[in-house]
Amino acid sequence: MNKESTGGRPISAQASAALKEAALRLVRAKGYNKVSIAVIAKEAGVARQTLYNRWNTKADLVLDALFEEAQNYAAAPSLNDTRDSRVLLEEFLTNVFHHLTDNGDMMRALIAAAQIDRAFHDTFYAKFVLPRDRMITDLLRLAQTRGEFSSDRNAELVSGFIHGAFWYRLLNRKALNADFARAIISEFFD
Amino acid sequence: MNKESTGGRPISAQASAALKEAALRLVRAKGYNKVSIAVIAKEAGVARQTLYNRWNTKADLVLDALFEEAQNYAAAPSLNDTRDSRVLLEEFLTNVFHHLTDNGDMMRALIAAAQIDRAFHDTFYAKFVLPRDRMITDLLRLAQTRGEFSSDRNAELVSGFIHGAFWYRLLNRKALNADFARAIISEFFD
Amino acid sequence: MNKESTGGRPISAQASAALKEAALRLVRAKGYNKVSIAVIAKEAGVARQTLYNRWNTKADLVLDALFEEAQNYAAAPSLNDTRDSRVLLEEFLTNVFHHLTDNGDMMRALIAAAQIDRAFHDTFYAKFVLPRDRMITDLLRLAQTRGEFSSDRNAELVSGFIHGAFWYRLLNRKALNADFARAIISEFFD
Amino acid sequence: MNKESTGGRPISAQASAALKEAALRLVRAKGYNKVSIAVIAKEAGVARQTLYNRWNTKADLVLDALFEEAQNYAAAPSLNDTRDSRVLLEEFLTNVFHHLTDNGDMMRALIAAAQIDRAFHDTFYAKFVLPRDRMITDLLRLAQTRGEFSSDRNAELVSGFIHGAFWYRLLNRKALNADFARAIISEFFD
DNA sequence: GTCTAAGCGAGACGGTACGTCAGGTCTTGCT
DNA sequence: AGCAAGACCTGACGTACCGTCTCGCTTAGAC
Repeated sequence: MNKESTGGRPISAQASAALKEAALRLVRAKGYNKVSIAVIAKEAGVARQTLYNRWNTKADLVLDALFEEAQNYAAAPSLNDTRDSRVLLEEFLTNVFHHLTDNGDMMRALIAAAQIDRAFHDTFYAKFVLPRDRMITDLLRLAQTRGEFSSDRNAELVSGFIHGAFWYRLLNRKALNADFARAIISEFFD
Repeated sequence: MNKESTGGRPISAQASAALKEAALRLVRAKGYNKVSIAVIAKEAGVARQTLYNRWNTKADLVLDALFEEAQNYAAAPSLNDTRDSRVLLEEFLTNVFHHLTDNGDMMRALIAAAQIDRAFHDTFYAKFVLPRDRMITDLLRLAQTRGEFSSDRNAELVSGFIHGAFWYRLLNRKALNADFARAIISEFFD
Repeated sequence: MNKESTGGRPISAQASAALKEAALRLVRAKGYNKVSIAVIAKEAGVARQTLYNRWNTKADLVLDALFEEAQNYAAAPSLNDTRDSRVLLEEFLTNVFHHLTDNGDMMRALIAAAQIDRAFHDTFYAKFVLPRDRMITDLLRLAQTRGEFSSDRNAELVSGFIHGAFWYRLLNRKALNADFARAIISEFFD
Repeated sequence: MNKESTGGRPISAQASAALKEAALRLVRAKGYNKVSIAVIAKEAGVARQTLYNRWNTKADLVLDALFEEAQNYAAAPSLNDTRDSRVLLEEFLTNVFHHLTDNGDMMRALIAAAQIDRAFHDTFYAKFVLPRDRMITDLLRLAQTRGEFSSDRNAELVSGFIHGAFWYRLLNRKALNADFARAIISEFFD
């Protein structure tokens, strides 16, 4: 259901793109909370008000930028892949861990922002957390149909356990590496 | 090595207590980030500088206050308790979940603060996270000596999994209740 | 000299009228500087740019609107009126004071705008102040030909004194009433 | 009646002085409404909030600065001066006109600000307009006791007329010179 | 008993960032 | 070519905190 446009200047896709690009670049360079909204706008060569026209907070902008960037990655494991589920999960986790290692500060900042701002929490959960949670749930269910993961287990619950496992390490600034991915596999794939 | 006192007015224990009390009360009433340092000081009837004399940040103060309050609870499961380890762990988790249910916003705020401020992260981890992590590690090791938990398992790792499980739910604002405690037990025991 | 029309959509007289009407109404209702250009345009159901096509500033628009409205009043004293000049002037001043009492805020705002914006000052002076100044000058000169006002006096100067007298009261938010009109008469008609 | 100080860092006279000096200098150099609060504060080397601690608006600050500066002038005509009242008034008006010629833009801006902001109007009237009005009223009353000004005249009213006369010229950007001072004298004396 | 060092309440100070608002300019499609 | 709609840039505004500082006062051990 599109908004019925009855005229008016169209919003500038260029401005949005410049803002997202600047936001990610600055946040990666200086750290999330060392970057102000004003600086992002100035760096993007865009008026501050234009930023407020699209996003309510810095977190909204960064989440949006990160989300868009993530679209370019083959994020979800393919459910048509015939390799063993353990392999698929390990591959997926390894990918995620690479991403988290590169963007750890940003992810921690976004999770922090979600704790502070209820409205942002809801967006963050719906757009970021839940979809990723579902990817593992779906993978586990696939594994169950294949007989590689016990049908007695609650896939949703286990997906939460898996996410919790690496969130806990992320938030406590512990390394997320291939070893840990394997540890998770051998814990939950009995 | 004590600081050599060569005179001067002693610090007021009353001021510290009033600050901690006010901090917890206000944070519980209005939410962590709706309370400013200035308001806590004013509510405690104390000068702002007096607060800075003791703590560097609001998070430090609140952590300290919360930590002190927690001392009054029998936090750690007794290792002399002869009941089944499953029961001990379930009891412990249920206690923790009660506490988290009452102080969820504050705990989320502290975890958020730890993501934003590296110095606070270190204090928070050392004074809060690690000790609690150890309680479960120790309990699991006890269970191993009793033969109630497989000696092949890495107690430290599993403790991290358990904490991750409820951190993930805490941070995503899901309920933490007795059912979830039991789900954890049956996931990780056997 | 009419603008040579080379085709295109004609100017909408309706839009201009709606803008003037909305401007006066809103300024009277909410006060001059509580009303923005955007609000006037929206209230008139007109695009903001359309307003800019005709007037440069809010002050220009309001002045124009006020000026037009004033056309409907028999503003200047008739020079064919055979009554005593004192009576004519008193009647004129009383009329002016009524108008100023009703539109005091707007007039003060216009005078203020003229102090702030040089270009507006010139328009305001030429279209509003000077014509009204001349009305009294002319009246005084008539009185001189009739022998009701000393021919030695400088009519232009005295007109300035008279206007100054009520501007000073207007700008200092003092009442402008019939008593004051009489006081002026007896001061300057010796 | 001093404010009862109950402790706290004393306000910095230096900061206030720097702000007033910067305000007058910038306003004289660039014009009242081309100077923002932020620029004044920056030019004074003072935090913006410090300015807000003392004055509510730019107009308040500038009025204060101008008022203070005026203290250094022998503003009011001495009532012990035995010269003819006409001479005293002429001298006073000439002084005022010099001041207004130098600070015309600022004075027009302050009068404009008083029309826009009711709170500022009251301050401006009480601290600036009324005292100056009284100076002439007092002078006229002195002239009455000396028999140099008819006792039948209402000194207060005439003072208003005199002020109105030069306000009107000031606000319409006409020259205020010695000739006009003399014209006023000869209008209202005898 | 003075001296001295430090804690304390109070509150001003220099800063940074925020979100809002108004004014003017532009771009689009419609009339 | 005027118009409605509305996004855009600019720049000022007032507020909220932050952490530091400067007072005058008080506390209590040292001399």
